Amino acid sequence: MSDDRSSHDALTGGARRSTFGGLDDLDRALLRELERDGRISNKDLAERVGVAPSTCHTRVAALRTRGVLRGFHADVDPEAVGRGLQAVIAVRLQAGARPQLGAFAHALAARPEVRDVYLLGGSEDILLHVAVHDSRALRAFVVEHLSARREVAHTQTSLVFEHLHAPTTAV
Amino acid sequence: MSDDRSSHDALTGGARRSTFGGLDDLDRALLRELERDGRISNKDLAERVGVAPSTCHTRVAALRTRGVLRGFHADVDPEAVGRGLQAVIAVRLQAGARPQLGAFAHALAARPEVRDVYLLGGSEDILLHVAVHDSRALRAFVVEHLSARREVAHTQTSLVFEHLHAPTTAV
DNA sequence: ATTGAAACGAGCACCGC
DNA sequence: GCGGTGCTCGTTTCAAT
Repeated sequence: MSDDRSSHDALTGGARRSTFGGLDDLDRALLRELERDGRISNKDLAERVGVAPSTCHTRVAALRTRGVLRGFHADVDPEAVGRGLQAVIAVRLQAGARPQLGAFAHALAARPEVRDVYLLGGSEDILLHVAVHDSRALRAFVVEHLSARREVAHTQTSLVFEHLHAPTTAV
Repeated sequence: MSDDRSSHDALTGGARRSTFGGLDDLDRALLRELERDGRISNKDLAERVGVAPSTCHTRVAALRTRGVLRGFHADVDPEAVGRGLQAVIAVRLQAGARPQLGAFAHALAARPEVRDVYLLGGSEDILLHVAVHDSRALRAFVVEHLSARREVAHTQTSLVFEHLHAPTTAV
């Protein structure tokens, strides 16, 4: 019964238990499919990984409870919503401003232009990934929210020509 | 009827048409909710934005067709799947290797450690965001897939202490 | 373009294994 | 812990506004 589709299968009856952190092959298969399509129905998901819908439902709920599955999010084309220009900005803080790094980073993350904030160890303190309407908006952001702040010692902006995003593959 | 929850409402009967690229207030409300919770049911989504389920369904389908909504993806905790160490790596290529930049970048994106590949304009050519098991795995990745390649002129690795991700807010 | 009703299909909980 | 069964609820289509 059922049809082998992409990868998976050989789960039912195959080797099971945890290769890492209490995740077995079935858990990993579920995560893989849900990263590929976060809106797949429970029935289709069960079919894809080769278990009963009830089992699938229980497992996914458990992954959520354990915090392995943090949530599901729509992927929106930045260009379609008027944010066709992307950039990464490396930010170095004044030595004395390090204690406020956390608060500063969270404030930046709350801005609509900001997509990612990386808190770094190394020569730079923060790396920002931003999406804006045009170069004028990019300059405005850097000037108003970075250069103008006393905590900021230095910034370096690079345009993003292309951004490839890949799922978190389990070990 | 219904309960005002977070923001929105005042859509039904309010001002409509496109503020940007053919997206009206209803479209933006839908995108906002779907970025917050990509697995919300159509019924609940309709209730949140204040329209009938059938209308909601039509609009979301249209956003998909137009390419505004690119997909839905599960958010998996990297630490829970054995990738608790994150880093960003700036890569500069040899001048002569630029024509192969695209192919090289796509090959990197296919590796399980790699979460994001940014193709940059500026002093560096590529910025990588990787998630690995430990520092040994990080070093192995850099040595085997970056330093060892003839196209690569220089790399600079910084550890990521914290990563904040925010939705793409429409203009 | 939005809606409500109607048919279809999926989600969810219970029970047996 | 996993899988089958059945009731309930959501999704999706379509005629009408």
